[in-house]
Amino acid sequence: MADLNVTALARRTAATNDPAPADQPIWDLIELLFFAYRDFVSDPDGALSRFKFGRAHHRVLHFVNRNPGMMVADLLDILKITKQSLGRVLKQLIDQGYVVQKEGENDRRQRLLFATAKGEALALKLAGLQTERIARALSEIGPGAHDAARRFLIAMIDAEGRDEVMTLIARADGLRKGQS
Amino acid sequence: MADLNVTALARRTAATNDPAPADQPIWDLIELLFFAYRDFVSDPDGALSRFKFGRAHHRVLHFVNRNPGMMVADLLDILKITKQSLGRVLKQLIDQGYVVQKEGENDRRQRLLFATAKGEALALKLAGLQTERIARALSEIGPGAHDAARRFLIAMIDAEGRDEVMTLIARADGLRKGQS
DNA sequence: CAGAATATGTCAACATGGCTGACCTAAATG
DNA sequence: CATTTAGGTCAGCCATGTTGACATATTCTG
Repeated sequence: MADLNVTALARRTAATNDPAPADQPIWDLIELLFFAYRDFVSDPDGALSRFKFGRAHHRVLHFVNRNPGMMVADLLDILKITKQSLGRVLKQLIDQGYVVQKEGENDRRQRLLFATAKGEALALKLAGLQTERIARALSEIGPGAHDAARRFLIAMIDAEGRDEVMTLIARADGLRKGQS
Repeated sequence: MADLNVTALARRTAATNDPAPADQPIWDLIELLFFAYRDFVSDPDGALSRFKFGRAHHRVLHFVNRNPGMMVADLLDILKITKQSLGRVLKQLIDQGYVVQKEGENDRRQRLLFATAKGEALALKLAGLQTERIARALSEIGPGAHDAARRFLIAMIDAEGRDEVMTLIARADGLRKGQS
């Protein structure tokens, strides 16, 4: 039944692809992005509330865990928020032992960020919830789905900054632990 | 250069697909969803700020415009927020002439929602911004991209409610104006 | 018809997480 | 030594989410 709807929708949209540059709004993807993201972030939200943490904490912990030793300035650039906003949640994560700061070796002004064991555990738990949803989705679709999704999402990122994002992901993916 | 990164990333991820059920977090899609959505909503945000409106207003106006005559309860179900939260932004949209309410004909308790001409114009303008980004992304990837993206996003939605979403989109897509 | 359920609105209070602006320290750098 | 950089902090504001308690009009049901 859901399949019938999907197929019908696909036909209709493919049809409107024919004419001119089709400056019709791409309603389906606009709305699906909303719904998909709404549900995607809802998984961690539930778990976070038991820790008195919110989405902001999740984002900070996620990127710190993925990029051990990152600078505060890097985090600000990724999250695109102000240092005051970051300061609030970062302080709570530090106070409660999820994140620690270490003085930079070369530049002693830097406060390099690291997730503690406790922080890493929470980060992995949350990533696990989101991975469950993604894995289920990909398996529903079949082979090539991961690749297709990745290409689409990458293309949706601002052209500027896209390389930066790719570098970030690739670098974090390469690290996987190794700093004192 | 970006392509090299993408390819390298693809290889690595494909490799980790081999072993067991691969309970490794799917880091790339988790992060790409964050970055893609961050940029996706940033386009309308800029335009909205000139109207003293925020994302909440955008969401309400979007769905009202797409589903003329929808009930307040429908909107609450879609947005998954409380009626108090909705009431605040809806009131502003009505006061400023972007949305009107009409008593239901069959059930006079209902306050059916419609976008005014002014409201429709704004909704279309915002959808246009998002469509630009999506269209650019799809054209970068090539044929089949729209379909692949749609399948992925649909699969990411909660299993329950997924049919509801599909029905909503298909129905709105079929309407395209026609009520008094 | 009386009572229950439904659709909607509203008041009050509070939490989260953005923002601006001002100002401070310590360290690096020219 | 002067400036820049990395980071922190205080104070206040705004947008948007939440609970809980009620109020009103209308419809449905036994």
